[in-house]
Amino acid sequence: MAYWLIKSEPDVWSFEMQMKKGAKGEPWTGVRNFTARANLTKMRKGDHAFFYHSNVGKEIAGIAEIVKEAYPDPTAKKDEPWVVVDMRGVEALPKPVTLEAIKKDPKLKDMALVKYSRLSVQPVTEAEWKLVCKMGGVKS
DNA sequence: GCCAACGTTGGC
DNA sequence: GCCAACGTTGGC
Repeated sequence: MAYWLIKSEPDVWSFEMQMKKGAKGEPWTGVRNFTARANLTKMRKGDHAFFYHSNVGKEIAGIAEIVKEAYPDPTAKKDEPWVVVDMRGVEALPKPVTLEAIKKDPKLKDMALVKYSRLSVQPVTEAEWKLVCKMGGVKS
């Protein structure tokens, strides 16, 4: 299983809204960046992703799961190459992990979230995943 | 609201 | 194919 991190402004699409969509999930639309798109296409059904709230909150709010692999983005214009995956909310972190906390931890300073702060779909290593889960009060 | 970082576009 | 200009993102 691979791990990812996806970013959303909670004013536009929050983790709470994601959870309300239930098990069927919801297309993750609006990615308009080639690096992010490349990551989207690498996602496999069952992979997990951190749901990060950018701008407002600046924290990892929960965990999502890919329920459908990449297919053409229905919100893209004709002939544009963008794709989406379907994502469902799995669980909220009992203790959301803030960007500040991630920056403070030397083991997390290489996270893409810190180094490539503008990338909206990023890979997460297994070590990073486990540590952030621990910090967030998630057991697994 | 500012600004740094960085991706994209377009002129040459 | 380089690079300047421009637009967007996102932290502060």
